[in-house]
Amino acid sequence: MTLKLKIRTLDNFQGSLTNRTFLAVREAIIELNFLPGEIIRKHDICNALGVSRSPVSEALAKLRNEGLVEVVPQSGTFVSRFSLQDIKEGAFLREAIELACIEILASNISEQQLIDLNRNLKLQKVLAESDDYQGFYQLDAKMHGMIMDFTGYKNLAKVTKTGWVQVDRARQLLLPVDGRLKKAFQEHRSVIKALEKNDVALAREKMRTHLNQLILLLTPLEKKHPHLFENS
Amino acid sequence: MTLKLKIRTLDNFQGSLTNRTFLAVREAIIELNFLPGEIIRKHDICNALGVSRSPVSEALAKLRNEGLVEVVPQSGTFVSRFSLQDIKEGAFLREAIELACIEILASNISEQQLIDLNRNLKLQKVLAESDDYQGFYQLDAKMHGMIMDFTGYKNLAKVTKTGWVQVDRARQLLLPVDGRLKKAFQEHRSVIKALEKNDVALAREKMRTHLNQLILLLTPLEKKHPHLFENS
DNA sequence: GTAGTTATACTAACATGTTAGTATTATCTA
DNA sequence: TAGATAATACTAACATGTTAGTATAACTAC
Repeated sequence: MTLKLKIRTLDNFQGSLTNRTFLAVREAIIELNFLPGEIIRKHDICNALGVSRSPVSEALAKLRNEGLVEVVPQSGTFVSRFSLQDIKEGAFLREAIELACIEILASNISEQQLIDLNRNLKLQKVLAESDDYQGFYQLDAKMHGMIMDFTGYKNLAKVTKTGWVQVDRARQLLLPVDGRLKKAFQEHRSVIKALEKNDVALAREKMRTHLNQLILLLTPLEKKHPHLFENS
Repeated sequence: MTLKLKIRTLDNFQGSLTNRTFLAVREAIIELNFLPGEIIRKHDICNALGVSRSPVSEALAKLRNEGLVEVVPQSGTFVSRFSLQDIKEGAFLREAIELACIEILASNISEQQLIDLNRNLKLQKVLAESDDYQGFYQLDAKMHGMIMDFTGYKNLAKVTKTGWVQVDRARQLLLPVDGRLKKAFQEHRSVIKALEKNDVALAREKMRTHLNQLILLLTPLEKKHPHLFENS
């Protein structure tokens, strides 16, 4: 079974069989081990993970909610193709929510929260300088999660993540570019600095340019990998 | 079976059994036919709707995603209690997204789109004057949906709805107050007028005050119905 | 060879049987 | 009577059997 190479076993994940199956398949999709357009055979997943169809079905239903798979009734379940529109939408959603969060935080943020953000930034700097993409993006996600959690709203991070997953998946296609992480780090720092100065307008602007940079990188992917995108 | 009075039969809904079950139970929860804190017995739902446990389980899983039910493993599924924090978060989310949409639309909105919005407003006026709460809120939801759809982003309305459902459910507890709909209508009109004038800042402000009005109405509910809220 | 048809193999959706964990109640003990 | 314990009745989670719809491939008619 070559499938077993594509997907990590359940013991790497937490929770119910359904949840672990969900996480395993999700990871495989985001890491492009299942390619966009590819069919997902429940039967194969069952064999690879050693579970029955119930948890697999429920996991795929959740993935459908996230837009990572498309299910055709009585026919099959397929990995969603990329859609530049969906990617932009994911970025737009995150921007909208995060700008609103920053607006709240600018007048409310605590000393400790600023310390936490700055500590994250320091770590980012280190990983950016050693070109550790994996680690850097984990810190990136953590930082954005912090900004949202600091507002006290518990579900914002989850909502944002649902849209952002399309961006995360597309980002896997990007080739390493010299100095990109350092630039991203500097953009992050600008946002936090503006936040420290309670300068909402500046924070907005910095955040916007940061996300625009990302979209700029992702846009050419559609021409480079047309078979992975919709309508092609 | 007294349950059958609480929930509408499947022939009122569209799609697969799972989807129809989902919609039927969802409606019953939002209309408070199932009260917050109440247990939902799968077996009873099966009997009331005439389906097996599979579609009911999947429907409840979806409702769990929306935060309308809480499932305790190996124990039971319960209707979520109200949480003022969640309600505020739903409003915050909608505000954040809609403000970002307005920002886009202020420079992009088409003549036809403005016509559609104004037509909706006219209908709102009529229903507000005849105190048709049900109809008014449908138009309200439609209007907000329009604003989001006009941006071309397809999933924003769905995302917003997921948080807003908590607001919708809490709104059922509000008693009719003389002139409330007319006031809401005027607030809506102010937003659209600002949009017509491409005045983003004004539209932001009007939108914010509109949602604040709603929160002001909803906040006292926690003291009035403590058993329906969390931690009480 | 091609258009139309039928047969087959596949799938998701649905039904139902089984297992394991939780809460409640009844029973027992001090 | 109060507290601990065991038995019972529930539940979600999971496994597996069945049904109905879809796509593909084989076959037929022209």
